[in-house]
Amino acid sequence: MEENWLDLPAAEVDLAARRLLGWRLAANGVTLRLTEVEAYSGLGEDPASHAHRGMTNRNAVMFGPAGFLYVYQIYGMHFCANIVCGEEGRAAAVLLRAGEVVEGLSVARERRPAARGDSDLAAGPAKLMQVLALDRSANGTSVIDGTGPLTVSAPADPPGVIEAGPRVGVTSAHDVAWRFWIAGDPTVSAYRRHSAKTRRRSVPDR
DNA sequence: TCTATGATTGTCT
DNA sequence: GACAATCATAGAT
Repeated sequence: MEENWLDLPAAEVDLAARRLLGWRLAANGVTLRLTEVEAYSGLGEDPASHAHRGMTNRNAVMFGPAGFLYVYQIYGMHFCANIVCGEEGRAAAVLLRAGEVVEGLSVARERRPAARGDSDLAAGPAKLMQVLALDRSANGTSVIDGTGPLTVSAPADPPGVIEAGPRVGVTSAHDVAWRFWIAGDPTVSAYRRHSAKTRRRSVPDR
């Protein structure tokens, strides 16, 4: 058995992310096999992290002990979840990006009617949350002692080959390949390059 | 099949 | 007041 991701320091959050691949996430009647993650730190080398500028009311959980959930709302309508890693006082977290439904398939389908197929049920951070029926209320809860809505457990089999690449949706810090996924898994979301979202008509010149 | 765009609100400057 | 670790859809190719 490998060393537990729970015991890794914040500086090795990328390693923790790798080890979380393949783990099972159980919540509200649906169980997922984690197939894609991203690591975020906050030590100053990671401008893409919410914690890069220090602790705020939103990201306070990231500075806490490992094994807790950091949930945030994005774009006004979606939720994304991270598992906090590293020692207390250091910000580090692993974003749960995608998973394969291994239990509660019929329930998952009902929760995601827009999914194109079973492999699309949780092929994205917000989709994953929707399938597990989790939201803001899960923020700050534990994923290891069963007191929260989401509980993680070690996989019976090793996840297989793990690939790495740049993180999705962030323009800065694309030097570090801190997105990890299980090679060849159909539930992994495709990498989105340069989405021209920088186009903002913020010119109120009228 | 691929790409561009709108939706919508909490959080931080 | 502007932006954000996204998703679904319409329209182009």
